[in-house]
Amino acid sequence: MQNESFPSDEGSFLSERGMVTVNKKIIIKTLEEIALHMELLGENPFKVGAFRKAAGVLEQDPRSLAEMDDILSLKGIGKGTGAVITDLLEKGESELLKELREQVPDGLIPLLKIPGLGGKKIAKLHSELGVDSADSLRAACEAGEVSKLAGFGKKTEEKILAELETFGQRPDKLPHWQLEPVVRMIGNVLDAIPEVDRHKVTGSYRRTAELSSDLDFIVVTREPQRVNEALAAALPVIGTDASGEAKLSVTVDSDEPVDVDFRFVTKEQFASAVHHFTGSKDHNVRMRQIAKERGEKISEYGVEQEDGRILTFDSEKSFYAHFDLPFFPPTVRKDGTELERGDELETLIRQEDIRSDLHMHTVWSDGAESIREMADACRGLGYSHMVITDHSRYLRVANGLTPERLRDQIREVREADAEMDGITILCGTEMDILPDATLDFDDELLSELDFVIASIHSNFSQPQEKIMERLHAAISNPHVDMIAHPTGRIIGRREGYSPDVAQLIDWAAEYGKILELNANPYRLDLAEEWLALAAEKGVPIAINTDAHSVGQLDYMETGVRYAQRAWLNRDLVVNTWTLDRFLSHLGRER
DNA sequence: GCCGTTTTCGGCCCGACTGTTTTCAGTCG
Repeated sequence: MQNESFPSDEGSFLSERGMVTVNKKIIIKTLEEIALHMELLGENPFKVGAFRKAAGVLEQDPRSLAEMDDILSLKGIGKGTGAVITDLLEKGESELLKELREQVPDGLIPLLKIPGLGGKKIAKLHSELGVDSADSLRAACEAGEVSKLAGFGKKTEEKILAELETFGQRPDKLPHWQLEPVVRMIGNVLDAIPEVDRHKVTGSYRRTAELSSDLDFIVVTREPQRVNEALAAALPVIGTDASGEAKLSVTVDSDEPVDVDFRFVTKEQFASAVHHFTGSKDHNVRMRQIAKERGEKISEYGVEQEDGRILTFDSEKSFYAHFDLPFFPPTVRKDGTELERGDELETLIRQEDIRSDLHMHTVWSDGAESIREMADACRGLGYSHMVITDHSRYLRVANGLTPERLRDQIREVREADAEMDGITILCGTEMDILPDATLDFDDELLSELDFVIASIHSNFSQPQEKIMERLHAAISNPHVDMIAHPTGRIIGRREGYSPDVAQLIDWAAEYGKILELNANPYRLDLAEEWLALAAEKGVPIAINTDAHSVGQLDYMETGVRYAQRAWLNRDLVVNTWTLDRFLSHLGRER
């Protein structure tokens, strides 16, 4: 997960160089950097892993640095890693990292990103050839020195040179929304290969991670070689990393190059393989530990018994059941601690709990369909109610509604609602919060609506203070019910404005307002960690599609899956409420 | 480096593929 920021998290410490602010992020980054340096020195991988693990423990802990009085007694933090933390807190820097930096040139660290190069090989390049950067590595390759090293050869040298060509140009990870069309395209290709009996996308994509570094497909076939060849022929392949009986790893041409792994398995192995490659890695490690305690061994092919027999399963559900565990949806498989939260699965938000969508647009502003068409589609999804929320006049590029047009629209919504059976259509607005911290409509007009959303669409670069002034003006207005997409981010594209989200969540709790999880895969805003914080404070969350067309109403599924990642309880999600409960929460009667 | 109601030493998840090797280390997920 992208770890954007922690709730207020500062501690200031004096060092010889003056005031240094050490926060949790700095500690985590330092531990990770130490691990990288050690990796390059060829350190014991378990030692390297211990530093990474310590960083992970801190990252997982929801508390701020100031709240953690027991930081040195956390499981996973011991003498060595604890000393680094103490060092940072007392001196503002880590003595160990300083020493490591003297031994390892900074230019070596990015080389770890070159496929095929790990700590040991880079260490060798450094010690034998004096390589200390991408440039000197290129020079060494071109001079033919690399292929002369033991353990290296001609092919390795060529591969490194080829990788250096595009070095640093490719993004590490791609957003879920950008991978979605690639997943669909590959699914179609697999459907068309006769030797493929079944397939499924797994990996972090299946877990609805915001960003994924690659795509993983599990393919059931009795003829892996044929499928391997058919895939290589049908896909726009721009590079092949591995190709065998069990797997195919290729880079596929799309907007951005996408790395795709295919694993070929039998139908008996399918459930185990799907579970294994869905991960997360830590979830799998935890599962394997559980298996080991019982004398069993989990692999991607099944569960090996003490007598060597391999058990296979017809579904992930029966796989979990074998270990006396309930089915954990992919979205909650994270650091392994989820396995202790099985009793919360019962109330975890699910798609079938959703009975409304509270944020959508029509042709009245910048949507593609009419009020009745949207209503018809929502009814088709089985919803009991919905809200039409077109833009307000400030947003001219979106054909925002003037007060007069909004009053016309209210009449039309009421008419459509009276005409249509099986769904209740409510009147709302997505009103702009203007740059000067005023609202786009007056209170009198707002009081005529059933549901009022307020959101920011302009002047993102204002200082946080001003952004918070705007948000406060909206959230404290008694007519405003919900703040939409609270940070304005577009994943992988723009950060959005920078509100103090923790403060916003406190205000929502104080004024009894709803915060939105915008289900649009570009946004997924609120982000996971904030959803968890909001839930902790009892702030109701709405999962809304913000649909601008009928098709986009399907974003709800992505939104729900993302909400699962934050373990949202269905009762906190206002879309699961009945119309009566919803209206009574808003203090409105109809 | 971290951990521990069988353990303070000896584990630490497991397997595929590649390239460089004559049986395996390194990398990757």
